[in-house]
Amino acid sequence: MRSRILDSATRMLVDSGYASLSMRKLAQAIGYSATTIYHHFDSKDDLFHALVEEGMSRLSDVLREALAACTGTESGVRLRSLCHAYVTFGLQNPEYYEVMFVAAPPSLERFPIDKYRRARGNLDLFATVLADVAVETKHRARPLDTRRDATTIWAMLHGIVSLVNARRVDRRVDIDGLVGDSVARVVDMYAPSDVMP
Amino acid sequence: MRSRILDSATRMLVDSGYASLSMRKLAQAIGYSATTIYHHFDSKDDLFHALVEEGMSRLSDVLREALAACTGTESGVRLRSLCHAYVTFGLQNPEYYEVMFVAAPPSLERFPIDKYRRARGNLDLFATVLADVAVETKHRARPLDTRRDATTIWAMLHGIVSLVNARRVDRRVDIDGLVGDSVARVVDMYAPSDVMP
DNA sequence: TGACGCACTTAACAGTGTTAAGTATACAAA
DNA sequence: TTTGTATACTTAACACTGTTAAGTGCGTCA
Repeated sequence: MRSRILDSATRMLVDSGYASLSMRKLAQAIGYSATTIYHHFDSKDDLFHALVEEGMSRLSDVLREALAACTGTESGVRLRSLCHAYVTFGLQNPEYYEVMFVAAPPSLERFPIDKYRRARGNLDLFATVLADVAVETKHRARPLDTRRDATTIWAMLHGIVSLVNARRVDRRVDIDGLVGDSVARVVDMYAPSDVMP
Repeated sequence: MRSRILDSATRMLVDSGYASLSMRKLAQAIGYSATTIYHHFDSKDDLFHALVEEGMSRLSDVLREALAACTGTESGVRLRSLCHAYVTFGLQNPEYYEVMFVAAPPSLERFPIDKYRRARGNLDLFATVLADVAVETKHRARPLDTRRDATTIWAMLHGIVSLVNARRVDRRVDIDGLVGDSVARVVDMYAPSDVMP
């Protein structure tokens, strides 16, 4: 039952965004009364967290796949692959992305950390690759504090994704060009390749 | 009257965020009925836009001040000053920042461009300094397309501000260090100084 | 048979954005 | 001075929202 609710919630989320996901509509979609949901989830926030977790899991799959596709290559290539996969996921799943990284339900002062092991795991993927970069490159701006540097990269990628998704980018700027250039520059920042566009 | 509504709305926004800014509470705060507001603003979205414009104006002041404080210095310093001012504004005015750059009222498909001249003006400040950087530096990664590059920088700064404000950053990462390092790296990306921490 | 617990329901509360319809006041034209 | 009209504001309501208190069956176990 819990999973039936979650399935339906996911579908409604992807279809029309979190803003228009109401408990009553969700209940109607699964053919039960609204109150029933409250026997399986404490609140809408609780459901929100479940959706975040689901999204983190999907992102994790995507990132691991991207890494698997280039095992054995030099660290700079792997970093680029990771960044590219992250941005692609964010742009292709705007509703999930919103729930995972931009929506901030008013009731949550701070995110429950123990629930976010998967989120930290995703960040660790970046940190791990960055550690390799730190070893393999001698550039003056190579990573030093991998956790912080991973967060910095994440922030930059997040900036691009969220601005594009929120349609805040000036019309005259080509989106694909912007995204490609941004990712290239972020990667180049820590793992400079000899040729840069 | 319109300005009295806006003043009160601003106060409520800063006090408790946009999420808990309701037309009824706003009306009560100024001592009128809720319907009155609808005679001065078409909808809550309309009021939202007015708040965005106010925020953009404040940001514009901050950015111009930051630039004025370092006229005559080399372009890299000016770029750093601009970035620092932007991030500081975002972190010190989280409610305004949310309305300006992260909140996305469901009704707005795309932002009304003509209303956002001030927003574009702020981006132009970055583009102008970047044009100077392009002239003054010979680094391989110097700015090329200043509008796109300005957007890239903006996206990266926005990523940091929005993640920090949304409290998404891992507790173990020092926020001040993260912010400082991120800004330094963004600046260094386009206008490398010889010494980098 | 009786008691208990589980899954689910209806009805309601307090709040939201928004609008239709009505009132009272001010000011211009007759 | 009286009338007409526009303006500023009101009340009452609609259709929603998340959430909860109380109640209804149902199956299982003593």
